[in-house]
Amino acid sequence: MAAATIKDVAREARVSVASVSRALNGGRGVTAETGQRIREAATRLRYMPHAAARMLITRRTHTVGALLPDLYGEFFSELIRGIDLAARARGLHLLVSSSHDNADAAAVSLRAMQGRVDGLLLMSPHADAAFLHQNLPHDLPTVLMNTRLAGDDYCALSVDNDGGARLMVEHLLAVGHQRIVFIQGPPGNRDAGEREFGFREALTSHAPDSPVMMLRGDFGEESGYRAGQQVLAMRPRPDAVFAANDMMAIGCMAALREAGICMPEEIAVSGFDDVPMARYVTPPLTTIQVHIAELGGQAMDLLGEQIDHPDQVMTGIHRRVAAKLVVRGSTGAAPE
Amino acid sequence: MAAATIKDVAREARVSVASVSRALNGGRGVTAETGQRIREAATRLRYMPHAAARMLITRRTHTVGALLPDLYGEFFSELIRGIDLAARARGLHLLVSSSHDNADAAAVSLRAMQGRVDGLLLMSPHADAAFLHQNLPHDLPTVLMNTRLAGDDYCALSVDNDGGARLMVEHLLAVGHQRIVFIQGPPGNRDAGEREFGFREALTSHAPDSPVMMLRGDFGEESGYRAGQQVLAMRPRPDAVFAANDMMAIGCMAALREAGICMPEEIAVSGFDDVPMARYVTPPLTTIQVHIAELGGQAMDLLGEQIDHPDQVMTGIHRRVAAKLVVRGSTGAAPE
DNA sequence: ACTCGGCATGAAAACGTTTACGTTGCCGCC
DNA sequence: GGCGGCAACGTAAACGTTTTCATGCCGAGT
Repeated sequence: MAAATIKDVAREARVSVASVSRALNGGRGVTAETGQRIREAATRLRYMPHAAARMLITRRTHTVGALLPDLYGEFFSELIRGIDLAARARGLHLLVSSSHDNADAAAVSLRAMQGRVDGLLLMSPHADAAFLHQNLPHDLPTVLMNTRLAGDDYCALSVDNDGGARLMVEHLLAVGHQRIVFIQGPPGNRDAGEREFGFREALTSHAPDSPVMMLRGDFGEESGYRAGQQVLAMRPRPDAVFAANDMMAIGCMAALREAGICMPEEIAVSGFDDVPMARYVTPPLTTIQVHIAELGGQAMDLLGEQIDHPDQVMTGIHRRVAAKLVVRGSTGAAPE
Repeated sequence: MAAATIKDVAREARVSVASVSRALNGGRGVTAETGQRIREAATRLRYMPHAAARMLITRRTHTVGALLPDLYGEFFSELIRGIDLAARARGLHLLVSSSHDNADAAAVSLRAMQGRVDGLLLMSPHADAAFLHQNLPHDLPTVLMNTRLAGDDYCALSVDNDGGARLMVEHLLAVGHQRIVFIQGPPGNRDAGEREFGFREALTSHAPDSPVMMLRGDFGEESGYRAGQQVLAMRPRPDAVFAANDMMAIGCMAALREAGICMPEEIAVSGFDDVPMARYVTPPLTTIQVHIAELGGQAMDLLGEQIDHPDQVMTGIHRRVAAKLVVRGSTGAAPE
């Protein structure tokens, strides 16, 4: 037997479908007695309203979509968790979609969202203005995350990479390091670029005499290891390393340790991200903590506001979530 | 202006809505020329079919729901990734729902799935038979994950915790350890219980003379640390520790190291899960790897089969995903 | 030439809800 | 007693699709 519909309930309770709808939703416009009878009939038949039918007539899906480039790793795990928490608080379901290797796949996913979600959380490398204009169901509330598209047409939200990098440079300078070398992330990566930018800026503004030293990396632990070997070869030797992310910092520490270098006495090492592992390496890694879940949560909140107040113009809002300095042993400041 | 509907496209292309539907879906039953005209009109109007309307008439949502107890941590991250990958391969969207602290919240989430998904992936502590019977939209394909409900009414899939634990015991015995102490997980936890069961079973069957030693834990690092301190006090001292998960093993190692114990020479330590951190602690942790993503992927595949062949009876199928022994330095076998 | 079959197309029903509107009955007030 | 108003309830339209059925057309087979 197929699932019970509202008609079955109506027949069972000997009322019209309209009354069933009223009794089960608002509860108004129906006698307490009939309401009772209807609810009993509903539970007896195990009636569950058909979401699609409701979406169609109501124009509300109570669902938000999240288009992400990937789901792998701690970053996205935290991001989704933050989104889910905030969505749940607003009574919204979460439709996730990921791994859009190419722009076409992303377009298909985007278009499939039409009529399926009330709003969209979007983080995609393919999301340029033309792409969005072509594929985004227009008049669909949307919040962009960590996008390079800083245009005024959409809401956006991203991590304060610049600020975080500045914090780290200031910390390293404050504890007495002068010759700081930066290990870059993959070229073209937005986060990596912003972190490098913050590093350069802070260095030139706070210590204009310090040399600006760069090493290549790709966010992988291996590349950090190779960078560490290069650090060893540099003369005069740097007294601090600032890696664009934690994994590279950890790789770098491995290379330095193998060479018998004492950290933080001879060289301080620092990273960015505060991955869980950061506190477990020896010495514990000084790093920049970005509250990823908060990024997701704030994006969701922003989206929720847009959904609840569709007429209110909110495009052009661009928020940044703060990054926090976490001092541990690897920079010598807190030898705990 | 509102989003374009199929009617708008029909008017623009001067055909009926039926022809538009045919042209855009099957492509059959329509002239190449008219088809072309319709597609042009569709792109011109940026037409995207309304998913809800399509779900309603088609009775297919091309979406699966995943009800999980939580989203926090690496386990669920991997699980979702595996599910997503398999779902994507089948052209299915993924609706996630989590954090059902109580049975009522879980029931609400379950019922909300009606008409929203084609199938359900369910992992919930509240999922007993009565609960499911009351709240699960019946005739909805469902796969249970890591459930204690081994009934024949549903498909189920879970991690081979017993087997994994047996593998570890066999390994520890093989490298010469006799006095193995087990650090338990939280009471009532299914995974923890199965691992303990496997440990006991393997020990009594392979080394009936060895004492069965247990310490309390709760999967947290702290509890592992405390267990480590208790290990130090035991006389005669155990020569191996098998923690029910990696985080406790790591905590235990910290306690042992503080006491100046050499691992693995004096005491071997092993865990379960193979968290990313396991290879970074010193010495690297011997552990059991469970391919979580595969758990999700296989569950999704099973669900996909059920969805594609609704008449084919598949209830009662119960699969286990294999656990693999990963030998590292902490048990002395591979001092790499 | 007439029929038959196939093919392109359109009209309309159907999916399960919500909701605007109409109808009924009741109560109170003049 | 008539009338207005209000509350409960039913009828039917609407949402945007897909799909079944009917229609008309054209070509081929007899």
